[in-house]
Amino acid sequence: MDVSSRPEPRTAPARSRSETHRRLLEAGATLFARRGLHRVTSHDVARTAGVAAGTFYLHFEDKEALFREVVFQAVRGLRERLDGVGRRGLPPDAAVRARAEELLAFAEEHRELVRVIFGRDHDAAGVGQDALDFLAETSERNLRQRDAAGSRSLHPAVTAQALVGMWARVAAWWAAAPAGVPREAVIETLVRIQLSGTQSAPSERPHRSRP
Amino acid sequence: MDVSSRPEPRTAPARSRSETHRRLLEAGATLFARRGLHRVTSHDVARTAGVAAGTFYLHFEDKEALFREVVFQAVRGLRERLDGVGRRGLPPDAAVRARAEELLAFAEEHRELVRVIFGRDHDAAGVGQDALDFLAETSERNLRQRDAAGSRSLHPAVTAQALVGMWARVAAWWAAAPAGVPREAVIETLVRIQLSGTQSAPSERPHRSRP
Amino acid sequence: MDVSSRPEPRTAPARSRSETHRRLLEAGATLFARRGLHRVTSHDVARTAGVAAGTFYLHFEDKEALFREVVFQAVRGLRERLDGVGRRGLPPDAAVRARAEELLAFAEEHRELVRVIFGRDHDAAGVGQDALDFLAETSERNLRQRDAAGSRSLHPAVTAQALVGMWARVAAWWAAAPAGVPREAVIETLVRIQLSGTQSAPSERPHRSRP
Amino acid sequence: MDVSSRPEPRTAPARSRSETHRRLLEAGATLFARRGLHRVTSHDVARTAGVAAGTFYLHFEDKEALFREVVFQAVRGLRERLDGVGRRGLPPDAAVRARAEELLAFAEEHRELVRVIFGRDHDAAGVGQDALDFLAETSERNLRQRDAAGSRSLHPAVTAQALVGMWARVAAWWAAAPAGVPREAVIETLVRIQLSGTQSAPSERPHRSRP
DNA sequence: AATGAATGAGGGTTCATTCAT
DNA sequence: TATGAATGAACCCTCATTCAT
Repeated sequence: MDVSSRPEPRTAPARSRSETHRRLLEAGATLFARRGLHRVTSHDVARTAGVAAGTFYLHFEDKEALFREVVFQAVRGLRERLDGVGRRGLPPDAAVRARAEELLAFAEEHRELVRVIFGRDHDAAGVGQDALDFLAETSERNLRQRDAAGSRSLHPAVTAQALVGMWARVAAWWAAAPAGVPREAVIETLVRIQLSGTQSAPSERPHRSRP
Repeated sequence: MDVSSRPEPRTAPARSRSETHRRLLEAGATLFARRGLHRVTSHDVARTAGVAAGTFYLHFEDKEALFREVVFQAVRGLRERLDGVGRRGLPPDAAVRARAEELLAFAEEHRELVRVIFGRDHDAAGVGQDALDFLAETSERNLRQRDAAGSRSLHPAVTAQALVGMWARVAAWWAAAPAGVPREAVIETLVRIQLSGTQSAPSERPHRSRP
Repeated sequence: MDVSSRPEPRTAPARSRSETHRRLLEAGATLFARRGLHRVTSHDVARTAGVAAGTFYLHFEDKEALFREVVFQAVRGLRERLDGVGRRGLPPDAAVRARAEELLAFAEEHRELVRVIFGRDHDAAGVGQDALDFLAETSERNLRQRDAAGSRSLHPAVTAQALVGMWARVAAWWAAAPAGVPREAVIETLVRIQLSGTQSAPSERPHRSRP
Repeated sequence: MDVSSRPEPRTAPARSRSETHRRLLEAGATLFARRGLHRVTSHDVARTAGVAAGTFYLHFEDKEALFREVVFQAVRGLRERLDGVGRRGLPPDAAVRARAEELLAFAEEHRELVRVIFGRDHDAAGVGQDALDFLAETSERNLRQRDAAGSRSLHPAVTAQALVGMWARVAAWWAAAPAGVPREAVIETLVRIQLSGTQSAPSERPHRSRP
């Protein structure tokens, strides 16, 4: 987000290539988060980055490539956090909760971008969907591993899609209106859905006793 | 002044207003499903509907208004189907399954449009998200009713968002590549997630004892 | 996505910015003088200037801005000529005549444009009026200076408006049909009106006997 | 061309032709005064008049024809008032003043329209200029009559143009900002200019005796 | 590497006018 | 006479992208 506090320029007279690249990426992140893909022009990005219009194309194939880069940079961050949870060796229930916590933390830190990628401002030419595919991949792999043993009825691919759809939607919705529901309630609900489904009433489970 | 260069209009009304409206709506549904919002022009729609370019604007405020109309027409259809399930007075588990079936049937019948609205070709200026909000409303209302009695931990709004996110993603994903996973597996998985969560836990779980 | 249908731009800069600007200005002056504001399109101007359509908007906000620029360039020229008269230190009568001469010379040199700005082809969205305001300003200032001493009854602002109205109308009328009345007669009449009013009657001046 | 002298509704069940005509004229007057010629559409006029779009063209050749009609109706009114002054047989000075009074009264009564016809909102496709020609005609005729006897130096046509230019500009300017200058001051100034020219300082006229 | 003027296809939208009913 | 749906040419303006410097 900030440009001023940069270590960088080591030798060059003008700006270094990577410095310019970074500035464009940063400008893109800021602007896309604010206005979405197609309400930002390549000139806007260049101007914000403090470079000439043509310079943009020395660093990115086209506008969508930058958008893609911005989105995936963020999403890779999310995936790493989620993967990190896996590496902690928590018991399943705790892991589910930890992942929900990471998701919400991510949504909080990238409120604007989350809205653009997963949510309503989305005019993102499928990039958001690609991002979900990306997340779903890991999820699916994890599910497969876990199910190596048993579970006939939960199809890993479907489950993965269902989970990322759920996460993305909830993250976007919550990021857009954080005031409405306390963070803890969101986490609790996500956890419960993943652990016991939506047929609430956890204790007695009345829904299972059916004639 | 300059009368000579005037175009000499050659045709006339002939069709009823509502007929024209319907044709535009139909043309829009076809084209948007095929190419998404911004790879369709208002001229395309008019041409496909067999009317003049200007006629479009006699019936719709602008291109997005038509898109919105097309999307909501479809989504209203889905909601009605889902609501219909509620009216059948089924036991909870059966209702969950019936809804999943309706969802998949809908995705099958509107394969292209589902992809555009909920999925990857989506550049829909937030219309898809509005559609999800629309679906989430009903869902949330239903959850509140059901929970009138108990359930402390499942927040209805969050749950509703989670569900529609899950449904939309799964529907879009499945509509885009129906070959991969058999319809029954998708339904089974959705049902299982909603009834028991994703923690499969193969052996002891009573919910697997079903005909 | 869709790269194939992209237009493959074929040319390049080559001309200096200011050169292009000048060409557009010149093209605008020619075309507006010939056809007035709204019978000239931005494409016409670009084509005449030998640049691409979009280039127009790199140099002018919109069509009206160019028109405005063209008009004011001319009107500034007129004002300078009129101001020049003031600087010659002529006696008042001679100054009045000199100004009338400048006005007619201007009308002769910019015959077409004068008709567009002040006259009948005018569809100029108020630009002609703004031009008159601009001229009236100086006129009013001059009148105020002169009247520092005396003159109760001639309101400077009103007088200035009256004068520019008179000039503009006479210039436009004469520019449109120069054959009708010899230049000298126009000048003589303008001078006489300003010096003695319209109550001609040369010899005895009966109109001055007023209560 | 003329509407006023029509014999009016004789039979019809629905609205009579002349009634419809009148409503259109009235709607036009209101709308044009408010927004000028090309910010009013033929649909606007029809809607305001409470008739269908097509009906407009049963009564007027095109939009400009209605505009023309509206303008000339007003200007004929002004000319009649000015002519009325001539018929009162006043002494010349008094007549000049009376005409100025009529002009200002007219400007006051038709404030909006005066601004559109003669003034800054003008985008009137030359109609305002035609209106001035119309006024100038009478003026010129009057001047010729008066000058039958003498006056070498005041060319009637030029004088007429000068006068209408002056009047129109002053009327438009004053109508646009009536607060600025009291009505009496405007009249007084117009009278003085016409009677003695702009070289103020009436009594001693020091400026004429110059070395 | 960077610059920035230029390109030009493309698209959305308006509105005067017609004419079958 | 009136209606009002339809017409379709016209026009402005944007913006992703190029390339000579």
